[in-house]
Amino acid sequence: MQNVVADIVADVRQALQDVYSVPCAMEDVTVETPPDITIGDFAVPCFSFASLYKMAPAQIAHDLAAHLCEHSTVGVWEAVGPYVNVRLHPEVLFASALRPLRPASPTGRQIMVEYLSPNTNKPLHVGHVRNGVIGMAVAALSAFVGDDVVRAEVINDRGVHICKSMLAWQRWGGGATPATTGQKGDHFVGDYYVRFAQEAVKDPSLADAAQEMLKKWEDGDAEVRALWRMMNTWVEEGFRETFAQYGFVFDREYYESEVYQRGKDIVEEGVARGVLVREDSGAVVFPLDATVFGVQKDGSAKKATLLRADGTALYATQDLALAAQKSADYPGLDASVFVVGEEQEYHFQTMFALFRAMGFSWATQCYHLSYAMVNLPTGKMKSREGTVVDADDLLADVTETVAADLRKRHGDACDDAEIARRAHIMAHAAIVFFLVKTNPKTSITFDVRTSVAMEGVTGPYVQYAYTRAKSVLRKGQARGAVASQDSLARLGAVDAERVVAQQLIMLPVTIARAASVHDPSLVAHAAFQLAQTFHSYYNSTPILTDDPDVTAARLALAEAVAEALRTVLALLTIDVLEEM
RNA sequence: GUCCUUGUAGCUCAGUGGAUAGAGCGUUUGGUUGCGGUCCAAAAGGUCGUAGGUUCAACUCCUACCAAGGACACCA
Repeated sequence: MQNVVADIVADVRQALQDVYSVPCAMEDVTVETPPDITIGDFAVPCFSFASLYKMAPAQIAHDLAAHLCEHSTVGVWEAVGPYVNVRLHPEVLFASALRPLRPASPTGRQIMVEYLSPNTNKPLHVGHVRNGVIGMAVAALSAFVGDDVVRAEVINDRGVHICKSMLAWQRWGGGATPATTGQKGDHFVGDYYVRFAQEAVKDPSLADAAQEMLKKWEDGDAEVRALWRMMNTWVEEGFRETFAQYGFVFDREYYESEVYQRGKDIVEEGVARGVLVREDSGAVVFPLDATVFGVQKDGSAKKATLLRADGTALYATQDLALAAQKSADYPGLDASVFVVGEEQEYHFQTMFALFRAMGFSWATQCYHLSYAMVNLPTGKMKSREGTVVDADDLLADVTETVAADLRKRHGDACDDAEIARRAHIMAHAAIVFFLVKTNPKTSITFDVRTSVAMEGVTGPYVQYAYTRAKSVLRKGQARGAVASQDSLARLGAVDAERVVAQQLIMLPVTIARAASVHDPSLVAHAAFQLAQTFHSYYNSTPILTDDPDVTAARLALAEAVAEALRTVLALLTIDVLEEM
């Protein structure tokens, strides 16, 4: 049996056809949940039918309810004002709720999700983590609805900012390495980046020295290149550790240093094809469509520069080269999502226009998933000034807090390794859930003391619902009670039970919507809501009862909730725990 | 100056034009380990930034304004 929402839509369309002899489009029938379960399990608003049938919504609802009560087999229908509400037969409601939540069959569409893309001059901070969790979740959502997803990372491993840490290390490093200091590589290098900023305030000539080093790097100076390779390796090793800790995975990694040279060739190709224009100064620009981008203050056309007058490459040059490389690597690519901060919205608009002009197959399906900043109560995070919440420190701190609590709670029942494992999974859940539960467009003020909570709308709260369900299932098994779908008709007398089912049924609808609008926060909210509903049900209704049929059915419901929570949390890169 | 985003309870945030605007935190009160309390139940708390408009119906759409953040070619 398919999801009952589809059955409701089908029955309503059939009823409209039968009663008014005029068909109605599938998308005109929406199924929603009534404000209160006592009104019904699901509701169909009749407003959209009014214009089609030239009748008042309430009249249509009345006619529909009368007809559906006779002809629909899913439940009992009732018109309330402009709504038709249905109270489903228990076996229909719960059979639908117990259908496992599974990924859709392949769509044949290939989509790239590019996210995180760090600079190799400093460690990752909580802003990067927000980018990472959004990227991972968006990729997982696309995969869940059947797309072939490529998770891509661009490592920004060249540029003057990289040279700054290199220069600082040369001057003040004294030959120290991550190995000799016992420091994580990215932190080690990041300290020199901060050091450079401090010294540059006192000695302005340092900025020139960094530029000079960049020139040497571009000329292929052996010594500079060797230093660059060594320090980048340190940073990357550090990043890899952080990625593993947070669960960030990439199917393809691009290095800026590898693509940036090819950028100039692509630019020449663009000039030859007339897409790009070489100006008198020698700079190459992309003229922007005035109807989309407007004009400059002086009335002249806007443009984006792809190559400086002196022939050197820009950020945009690399983006173009990267786009060409992606097209070469994935000839069947249909769409591309870029998870990048909101400050780059204009840049991506111009790039997307350029990609279309260059004729990349996926260019018409580009989406800049722009997310707002993570700020601190004291203001913006600034790496150069060291005012950041470091990704590694954050996870370590929260993990330690959770571990201390677990030790108190479980004492001797758990060994240290198990405590550490659980603490990591819970701390990770708390951080990730906090960052993903807010709409990406909303800027977050991150206060370590209050943001990473364990109660309320949090990852651990949702995890706990899973753990509770699994615990009851274990306890039931010990008593010889096993989940079974044989007596589903025995469920539904308790309203809380119906709400649980209702939420389970709506879950795939929410996931599909979240995937289509690239918004993982919708999934986080659905997960929380299901957990909350289950907690409430759990407290109000005994699952293990004296009646074996009722117990078996309730266990089946609990199992479905647990599995649904596990699946949905996995979309957010969050793990569950059998015990916590 | 132009464009984009945001503005909902003390705080942090939900809210596909439609039923009584919802959660969490905090506050007050009750449940005190029962199927594990990182839980549940209840109370208090709202001119949905302001003013117009469209609509049978506006937190939702449109216009203007106010406030915050961001962007506006040779930075990334």
